[in-house]
Amino acid sequence: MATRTRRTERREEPLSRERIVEAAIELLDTAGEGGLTFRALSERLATGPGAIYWHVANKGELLGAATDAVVAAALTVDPAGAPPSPRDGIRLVALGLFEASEAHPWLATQLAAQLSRSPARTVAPRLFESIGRRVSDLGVPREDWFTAASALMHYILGAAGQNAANIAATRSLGPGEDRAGFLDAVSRAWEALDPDDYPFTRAVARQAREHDDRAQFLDGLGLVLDGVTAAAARPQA
Amino acid sequence: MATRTRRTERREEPLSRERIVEAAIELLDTAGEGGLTFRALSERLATGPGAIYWHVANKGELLGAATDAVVAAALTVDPAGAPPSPRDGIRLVALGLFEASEAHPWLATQLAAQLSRSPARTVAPRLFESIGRRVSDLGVPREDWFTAASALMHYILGAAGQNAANIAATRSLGPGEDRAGFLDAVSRAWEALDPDDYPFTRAVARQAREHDDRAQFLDGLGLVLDGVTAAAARPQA
DNA sequence: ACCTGAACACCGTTCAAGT
DNA sequence: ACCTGAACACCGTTCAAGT
Repeated sequence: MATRTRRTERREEPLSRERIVEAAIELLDTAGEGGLTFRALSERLATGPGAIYWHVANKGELLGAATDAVVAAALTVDPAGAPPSPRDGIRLVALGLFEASEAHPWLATQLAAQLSRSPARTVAPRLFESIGRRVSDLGVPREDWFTAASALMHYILGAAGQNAANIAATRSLGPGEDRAGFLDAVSRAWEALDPDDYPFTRAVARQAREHDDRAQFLDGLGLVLDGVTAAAARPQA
Repeated sequence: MATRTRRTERREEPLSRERIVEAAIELLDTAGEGGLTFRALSERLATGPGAIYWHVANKGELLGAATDAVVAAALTVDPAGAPPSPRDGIRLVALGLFEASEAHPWLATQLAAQLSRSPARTVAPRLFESIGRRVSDLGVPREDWFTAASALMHYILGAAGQNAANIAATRSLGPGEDRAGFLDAVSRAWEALDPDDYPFTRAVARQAREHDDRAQFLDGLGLVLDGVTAAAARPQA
């Protein structure tokens, strides 16, 4: 986000956990999950591999810190303007996460792992809190809070994860390939499926080609929100 | 599923892609994603690492084959009895996948990656077809098919992925730890959160402790299905 | 056709030694 | 307190050589 010009070296300021995490995120974004290496990282930071271990316990902790940093940034887009309705608030948080995991295709997988760590003081549970608070504002009965918030989280993480996998697959086709080309290829493959075995997938191939990722994510979120609020309106289970 | 007694060796019958995939699944299940190693695998099959490469191109292909085999098994539980309603059918398929990813915690992550491969002749798209066909049976208008089926897939994969992460986290606490102990720890951690910052998560801590994974998965699926069918009943967007 | 096993390049992590 | 860089054990993958 900040303006930077360096490429590989950046001497002067000493190593710090912050700089390491920042470099790790860049590496993850440009080279993928397999590209984050203590050697590549130390080269980028102009030091040796061992130096990093003074600031960070191991690779797992580094991935956790990178995930936290990115999610924290994604959750801080909001504040200005009038507070949105609960529904719009959820939409905003969800879209923020979706876009973050578009820019950082490794995010969704890491987040899923992160959410289940018991020491809940990382950023991941803040996401759950952020969704959940608006679920309660939506008028969902208290005994359904956990289920409703969980369902929304699952949808969001599932969609973000799928989108990230698509992006990774697009990239793996070669540097020249773009999203439209990838969708076109998928759509064509679907149209070539056996009509007896895959009638639905074939029927939907055209929609797959023409759909807009973000819009479709929000449409799907709308369906889940409809289900959640329908349950809120109903008297009792 | 079949009865077996061997531990590490099983000479006699020659190496085959099938036996390799079977051993890979066992390794994945017992030792986790990091436990699948060409060396561990070849030891288990009483051969050298190189032998495996005659039957399988590389590790990615091996993971893909393992995923396919497990999903195929999960999708074949159904046939007997009267054909269920579309809604029950989706529930059945979803629960099959949820349970499969409970037995194979590595499944959800792999499946997400698998679904975006363009050569769509693997088992993964069959899952999409299986869900989608019942979505159309549900009376969802044609132009919403893709969105509705995608939303269901995202929820299912997100929930399965989260569940798998929880299982992995439980195991990592030590071999003696069980699900109840893990939930208890998470719940306790949530209750210890700051009341100002985490009112919702705290309020929901007790439900988190007492919930049943499978039941909550189906409840959440019910919410999404409600949203999907509500859209079906509505006239036009 | 199928398997062996040494070898290559690379990985995460450690640690004595430096400043 | 912080960093260096060689070293260890391990990984995926290749390939000449065997049967």
